[in-house]
Amino acid sequence: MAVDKSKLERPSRPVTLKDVAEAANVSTAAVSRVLHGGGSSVRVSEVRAEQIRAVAERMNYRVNAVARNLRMSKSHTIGVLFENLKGLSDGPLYITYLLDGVSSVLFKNGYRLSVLAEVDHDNVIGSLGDGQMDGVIWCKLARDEETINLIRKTPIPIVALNAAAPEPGSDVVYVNCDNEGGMELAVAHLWDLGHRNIAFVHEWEERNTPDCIARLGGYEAAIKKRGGTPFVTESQWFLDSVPAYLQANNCTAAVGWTESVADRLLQRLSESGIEVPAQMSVVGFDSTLYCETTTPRLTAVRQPIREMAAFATQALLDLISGRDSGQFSKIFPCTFDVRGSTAIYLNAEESNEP
Amino acid sequence: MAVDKSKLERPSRPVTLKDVAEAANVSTAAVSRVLHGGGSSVRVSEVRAEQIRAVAERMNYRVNAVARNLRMSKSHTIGVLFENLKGLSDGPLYITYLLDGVSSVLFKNGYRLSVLAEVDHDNVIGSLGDGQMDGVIWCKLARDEETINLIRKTPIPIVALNAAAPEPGSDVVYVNCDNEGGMELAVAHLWDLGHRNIAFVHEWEERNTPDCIARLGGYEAAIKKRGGTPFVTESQWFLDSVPAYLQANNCTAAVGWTESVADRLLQRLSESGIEVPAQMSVVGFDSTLYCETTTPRLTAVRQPIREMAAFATQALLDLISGRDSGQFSKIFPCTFDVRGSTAIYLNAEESNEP
DNA sequence: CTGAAAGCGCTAACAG
DNA sequence: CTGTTAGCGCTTTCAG
Repeated sequence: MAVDKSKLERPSRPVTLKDVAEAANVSTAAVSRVLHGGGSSVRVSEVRAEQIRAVAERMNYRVNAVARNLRMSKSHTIGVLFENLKGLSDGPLYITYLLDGVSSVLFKNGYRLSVLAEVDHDNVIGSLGDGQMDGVIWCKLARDEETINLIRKTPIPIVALNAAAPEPGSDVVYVNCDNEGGMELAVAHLWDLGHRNIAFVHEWEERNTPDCIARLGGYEAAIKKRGGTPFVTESQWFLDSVPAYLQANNCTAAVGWTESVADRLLQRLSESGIEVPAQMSVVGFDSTLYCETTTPRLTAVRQPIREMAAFATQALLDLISGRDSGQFSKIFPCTFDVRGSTAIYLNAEESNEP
Repeated sequence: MAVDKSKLERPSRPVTLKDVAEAANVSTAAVSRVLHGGGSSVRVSEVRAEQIRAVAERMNYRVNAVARNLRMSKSHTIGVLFENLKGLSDGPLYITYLLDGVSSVLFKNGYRLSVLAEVDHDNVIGSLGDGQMDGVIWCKLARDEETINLIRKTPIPIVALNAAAPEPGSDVVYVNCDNEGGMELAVAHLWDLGHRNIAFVHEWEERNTPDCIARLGGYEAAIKKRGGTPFVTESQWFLDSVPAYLQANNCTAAVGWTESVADRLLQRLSESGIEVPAQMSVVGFDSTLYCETTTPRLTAVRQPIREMAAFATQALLDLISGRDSGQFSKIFPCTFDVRGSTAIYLNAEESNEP
């Protein structure tokens, strides 16, 4: 007699708790209690428990997590949300470092990680309340009116990473690096090398990014504190126009708001025949492995992305489990990595004033 | 009269389909049909439909995806499984490229991505059948007895990426690069530069990795085809012993089974005072951005990870939706990127025989 | 065109 | 100690 092989290998209907209960001649409550513990008031004797375990094992029973999640209103999953990603590997390594930090605390706590990338605002609205996540780490969260309202309606806790400081009174936890302090390090480094006309370079499209705004502010403060003049590029087509802009303003150094902007600046400068660091010093921000790949290697402000992500994740888990002590926000200090893209300003005059 | 503010901002109980139905004085069936479409036989007039939509909008209704998933036995989520990750950013950029490829096809199909990293075999067993994923991309899947049995019992389709070729007759879809062809490229490159004693370097712990086995095989075939002698390091502590091993065997070139192994070899050679590429040529495998960060920059075989991942994802979605035409497996050809770690063997004698 | 009702698989009161 | 039962929120068959 031929055995139905397909049935043996991939049972069409997964075996349920009820199947096990019937096979073991007990109630589903007993099986649930024995196999999954839980706070049920049901007690089961050790003999029966062992029988149940044996039957479940023999039947190859696996709990259906979706049913359990529905019943318990808990998914043991957190989301990591990027609204604008545009290709994980095309840009710098921010994402990689971040996921590493998140994973490091998530998995050892039995949680799962759902990656939400390239989602637009409407998608976000649907996603956050759909019960599939217990909390979200929202990267680069902007603070526009629309987002604020969205957050207010969100039923799950949110931790903002690399975002604008939350509204006073908001209960969003907020983890970031000290962008202002980082820019102070960058300007201090260049100033000490003799540079006086130092530009800030950013992309027009990203001018409203929280981090970009904060870094620009930090840059301006650092320059003004030293009695210098801020130079800020605003052209939408900075890629081509910036070298000319820098020369027109006698700038001898530039700070990019990210390492990838700084790298592209390096390339434009090279095309324009401007040598780095001999004629122009360039500084970036983030200081991942990516800075080792540029020519020359990029001097950059380092933000401890991995540690920030790990901290944010732990804070989120604390929030989820109700340990809401009210203040989890944290600002991480930046450090500074000197590589090959900055040098002393040799032709430095003692004064740049006219 | 004071308004209960907390209730307005974060309704303790999310509004359900039933709430909407009651508010609109219709059945839940009608609401479900209007709001989510679906194959229900229920028809609703356009007037009523508009009313329902208005009420749902006013009440800020969001579907509970968990309940829907349970009902429909479908999660619109796929998993990406790494059994051994050990820190995303410590190693090469394989993961980043892979996630990029997966995301690129996943999100535009309305699917979600669940990342399962650092999970052990027991965890995997529980995860795959728990209803939270419709399919899995299993990276570096090994072909041991235990895994084969696990796969046989798995209720969801699996696509193996960078894995050993599946058992003949198995219905696991399999996507990989042409490891053998890649090693042929590496050996050909070195042979053409005059190298005759070329070693294969790998880590003892990873000797059973499918890709490692395949690459070793490809290396041996390429060497023997040219009448050369294979040299294979097997020491568990290759990091320190390999430079001596290479010298003892008069090797003038080495191929690492991954770019990170090749990089570490570069460092050991440097410590041993052996210059690359003047005295020793080194080739790696993968050829991501990482190869630009080594000193010198690493010549490497390139596997098109992003494309492979995108293909694997599309194949998985096809399998899930039942378009199981039987053969989705594919082998991607490798290419070769020459960088600074390989050079002509200047002292080449015409024969290395004693 | 519309509503009532039966579950998806699981957990936890509650009653014995 | 053990079983019965009422849902979690949703979809869909079935009867009107």
